[in-house]
Amino acid sequence: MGTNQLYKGSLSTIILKLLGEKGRMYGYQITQEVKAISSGEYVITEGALYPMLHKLEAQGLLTVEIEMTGNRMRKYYSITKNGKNEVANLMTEMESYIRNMQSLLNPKIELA
Amino acid sequence: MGTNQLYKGSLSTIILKLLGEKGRMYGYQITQEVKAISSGEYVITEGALYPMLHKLEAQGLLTVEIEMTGNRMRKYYSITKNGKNEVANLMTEMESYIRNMQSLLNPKIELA
DNA sequence: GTCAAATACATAAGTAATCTATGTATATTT
DNA sequence: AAATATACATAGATTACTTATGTATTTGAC
Repeated sequence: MGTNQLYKGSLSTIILKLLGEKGRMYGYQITQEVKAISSGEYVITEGALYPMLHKLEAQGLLTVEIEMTGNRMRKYYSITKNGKNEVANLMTEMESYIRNMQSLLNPKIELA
Repeated sequence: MGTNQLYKGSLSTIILKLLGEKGRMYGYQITQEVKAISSGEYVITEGALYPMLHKLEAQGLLTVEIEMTGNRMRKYYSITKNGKNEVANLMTEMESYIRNMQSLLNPKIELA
């Protein structure tokens, strides 16, 4: 996450939204995808990613399937029905947050 | 802040930007202004606000003047030159964050 | 062909921003 | 007169994250 604290709180939203759109993905793939889309600005650390995936699974928002690619394990995650409900709520919160930040931070036009 | 974790990390940016635009403000006034602009969605708690103001002052980004209104104390904060440099950096980070979130969360148009 | 980097998972300990709770005191509204 | 709003403050708990460490396989560079 670099020195930028702003991404704090958005990890679950990103994971669930990505899985809702792309279908199943495995952890490492998520980190690479997010890094690419954000032009390298948001690097999800493993210490943040894996505990969050476990948490979302424990909450019933994701399901997991373990597969082997040669001798290497991959854990593919998919979004559940509850996960889809939750991601809708999280998206509403994110949109609200961005709207409020733009109101707070954009120089406002003074009304006559 | 309610249940919404997204505001975490944006408090210093908001305070500095507000003071950069509005000139001097006191703590309680900042909370009311932010609550109003965000339609009541972002309520800055006192336990977050006052330590942050002290921190920004200690970092030389704000200066403070104590005034009395009747018998009641107010601590008016103003942004310093260093504060103006810092707020420019923080704004760049915020713009980058919002841009990246929009890339990550908006349904992307598939290129042919 | 071997050595570094990338891939792929995981957890433990520490950090820091925040919330909750508490405290003090004055001013305003009901 | 009592409740609410104004205005400051701090201590302790929470929690999302970072840093550090661990294991193991695969790929790429030289």
